[in-house]
Amino acid sequence: MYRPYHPPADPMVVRDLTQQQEEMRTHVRLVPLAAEPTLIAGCDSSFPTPETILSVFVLLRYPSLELVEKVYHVGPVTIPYVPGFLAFREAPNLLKAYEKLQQKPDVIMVDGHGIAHKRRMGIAAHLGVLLDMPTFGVAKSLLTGRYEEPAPTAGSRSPLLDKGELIGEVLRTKDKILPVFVSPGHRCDQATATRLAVACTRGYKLPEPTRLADHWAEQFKKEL
DNA sequence: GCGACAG
DNA sequence: ATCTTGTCGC
Repeated sequence: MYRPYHPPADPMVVRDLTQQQEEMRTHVRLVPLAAEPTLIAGCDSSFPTPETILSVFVLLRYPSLELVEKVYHVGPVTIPYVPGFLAFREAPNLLKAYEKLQQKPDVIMVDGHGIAHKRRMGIAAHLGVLLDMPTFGVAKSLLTGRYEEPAPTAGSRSPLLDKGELIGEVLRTKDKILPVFVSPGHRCDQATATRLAVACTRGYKLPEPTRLADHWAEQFKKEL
């Protein structure tokens, strides 16, 4: 069986980006939301071509989850994907899309990990610090940490631990379907992240904000 | 030294 | 992420 192979990343670049993450890490605040959200956003990026990135932001009413806005921005890909540094590749373009929203959300659900990262700076935390907005991440696969398989029924969850530290929760959003990984990003705590992820689930593996952002990314890609 | 590795 | 056909289960 083939295993994904990641091309060697430039040591100089990695050292610089790592320092940037360490600095940003000092700004992260894991606290509950000031108030129950009224608007929640979801975002996602796709790559129409290897050198083009298309980022989407969807805005949904909470807790009804009705779509109220959808925007996107297309830009150039600047750096290759390197595990642990995803934010440096996608955040710049995501910010451009975010600026196009007419209304701003109370909290943002990001596709990827929050603090469930080696240096606790996954893309959700990274975006949260840049925007100084409450964020949390919902990822489809593991990056860092260990966990016990949650029960096969929807709603089951189990802690995601790294060095004995709680960095996220593995949540089964749908019966017998692979779970998602939920972790706080910035200005959000684990309880809130998991609670919102559950409240945004509508019978699909992915919570609505992320699922719709994914869906619209596909639609917008065709409009090009 | 040998794996693991979000999107 | 992206490519890409069929196939299993409800």
